[in-house]
Amino acid sequence: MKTDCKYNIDCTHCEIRSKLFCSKLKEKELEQLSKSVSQLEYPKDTEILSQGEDITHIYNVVNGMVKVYQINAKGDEQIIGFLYPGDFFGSHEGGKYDFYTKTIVPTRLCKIPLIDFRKYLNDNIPIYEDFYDAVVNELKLARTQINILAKKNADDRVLDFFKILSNKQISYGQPGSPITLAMSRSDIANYLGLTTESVSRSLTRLKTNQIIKARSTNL
Amino acid sequence: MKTDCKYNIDCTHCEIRSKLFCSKLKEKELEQLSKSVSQLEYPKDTEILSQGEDITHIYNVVNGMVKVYQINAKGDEQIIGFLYPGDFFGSHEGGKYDFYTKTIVPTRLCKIPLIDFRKYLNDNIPIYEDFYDAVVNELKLARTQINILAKKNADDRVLDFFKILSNKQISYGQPGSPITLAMSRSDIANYLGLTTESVSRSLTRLKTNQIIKARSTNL
DNA sequence: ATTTTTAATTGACCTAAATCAATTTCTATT
DNA sequence: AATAGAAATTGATTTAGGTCAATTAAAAAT
Repeated sequence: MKTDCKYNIDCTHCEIRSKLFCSKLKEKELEQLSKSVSQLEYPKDTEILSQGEDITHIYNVVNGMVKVYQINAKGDEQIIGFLYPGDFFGSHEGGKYDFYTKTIVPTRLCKIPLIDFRKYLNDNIPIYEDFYDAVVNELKLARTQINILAKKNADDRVLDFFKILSNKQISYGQPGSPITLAMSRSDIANYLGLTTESVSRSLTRLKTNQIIKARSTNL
Repeated sequence: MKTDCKYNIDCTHCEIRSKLFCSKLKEKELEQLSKSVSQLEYPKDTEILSQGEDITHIYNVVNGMVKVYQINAKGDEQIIGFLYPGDFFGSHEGGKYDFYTKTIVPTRLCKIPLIDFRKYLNDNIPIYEDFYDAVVNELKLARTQINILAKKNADDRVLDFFKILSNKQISYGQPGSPITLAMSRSDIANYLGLTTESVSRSLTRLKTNQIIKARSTNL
């Protein structure tokens, strides 16, 4: 397995800058930020941070994909979201992270020390509002998942999940279809409160009923 | 059905002041706030606000209970929370409410016009942070519900729900047990992604297995 | 207090998803 | 390219929860 690669990055040339709070910074601030920011290349299945750890960094997804999950009382993983390029994580939980994050494909992350980050937060109301909006957005996503999980039908859950992914792709500037399923069947199943087998059966059902169409072999 | 009763209230004597953001205000500000605030007594099953409406007021639950729900694409109600005294609702969704709220028992609410409220928000960082924390807390509750809904066992869902209610009671300054189930079986079922029948069966199962004990006839 | 209405429970049955097991397909590694 | 390992699909069976119907209990209303 390939080891992590660290890059020192000039934020002014960042490929996802427009999607991030960094876009709210002035040119000078951005240059300043560049000094404390590093970009890292993580292989698939790398745990980035753990629930209960002290918050030390804010992370931006530059490319790839990250899953966010919690471990419930029974010790089982519960996925609460998938992060796309332009999404960030690590903020807003007073002192400690309250979830785990893990890459599900090779992923490049931009890593900002919290201490440096706070400087921009304090004297920059628009950024503060950005983060506030981000939490509100997370709340909306969580409630979307609640609406999905409360459904009693597997096919409905899968279709709703596809709608989410489609919207995510659009907000990342990609076409809404076809959907790329970067995550494994078991991650999908976990997110939807189903088993892998049920997801698999649902997919074949949806395909044979012409409700969805598979581009490649893997959907 | 009894009509709404409006009261003009002196905030300085509010029974739940200590649980609310109002506690962050100075005595003078509180007196000022009193002028724009009104408390209203709502009968059971009164819709307080609707998804999509312009945000005009912030509401605090003084006593009673309120359910928060959304209507999904299929037109079905999905409950996403129950509000206890000291909880508030109406903030943080840029311009429009994105859920419905309805009283489930006779409920007294404190109603603050958004326009007056904003005054205190702007020059009062601690209150701003209070609201930020409130959203983060809502997010945590939403994720708790996700963890519950992803469970495949009805009894586990019901027990987890009781734990939430127990904690809510504690944070309201009441004992964690016994739990008062103010909401109907169908509201519980909806919140847990089950049918009323399943909730009912789960309750009798938990009772006969001595896992829970019913105080009154209605748990 | 009595009746009417509504909510909750219980019963019988069915169905969709879970479980367990066997293939098949895909991916990684040599 | 061939092989080993992992992931996904399919099959057979079980089961928990849904559905529909009946009963009982609890609130409202008269």
